[in-house]
Amino acid sequence: MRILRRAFFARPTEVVAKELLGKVVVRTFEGAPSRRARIVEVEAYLGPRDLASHARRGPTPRAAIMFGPPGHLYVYLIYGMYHCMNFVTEPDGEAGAVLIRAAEPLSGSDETDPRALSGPGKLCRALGITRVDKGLDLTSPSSGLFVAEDGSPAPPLARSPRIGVDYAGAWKDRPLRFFVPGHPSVSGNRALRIVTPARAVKQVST
DNA sequence: CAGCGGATGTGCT
DNA sequence: GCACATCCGCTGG
Repeated sequence: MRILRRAFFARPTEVVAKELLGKVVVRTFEGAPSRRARIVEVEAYLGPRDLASHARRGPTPRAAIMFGPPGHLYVYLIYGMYHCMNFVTEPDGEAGAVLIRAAEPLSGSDETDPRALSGPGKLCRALGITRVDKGLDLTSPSSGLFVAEDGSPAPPLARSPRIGVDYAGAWKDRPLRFFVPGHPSVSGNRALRIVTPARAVKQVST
């Protein structure tokens, strides 16, 4: 496994988002086994012009980290009970971040349910990510969270509008969500997953 | 199984 | 005071 360096994140947010699909998130703990998960769904959030992005109001106390150096973790609380984790992108001084929405469990616990990490809130809960982790350096393995590539081929990629940003005017329709089509760990219901024209495979029902 | 609404607290108006 | 980059349990068909 090769840890992603800062140069990986210091690029256009949309490019980073696409290339994060298939990469492995590694969460380490003191005195407990680490947890690994393969990213299968992300969303790109751009700078101040993106009306769906927390950067739209400029570097407020909450979102200032999006304007800082790339390769750091942006975490926020949503609906009072869930956390969302983002990787900061773009060069220092430019805002951008990639929301990690879903991942496939690889190891670290008895967790084998492919839907255990199928959503941004569930993912943070399973990996133990909260606001105290906001700002940690993803390129430093000792900080508790990093991203790696393991040599597996790039997975198939589909795109769609982002989830839950209907307030964002014309930006709500921009196809800035990227996911592995048909993967069982992708979030949302069946209808959401059939965004691609690819023929829907009949679901196995009991 | 699809659809709806409650939980819960922070940030911005 | 309300909106919010969510999730899950309850309802009805």
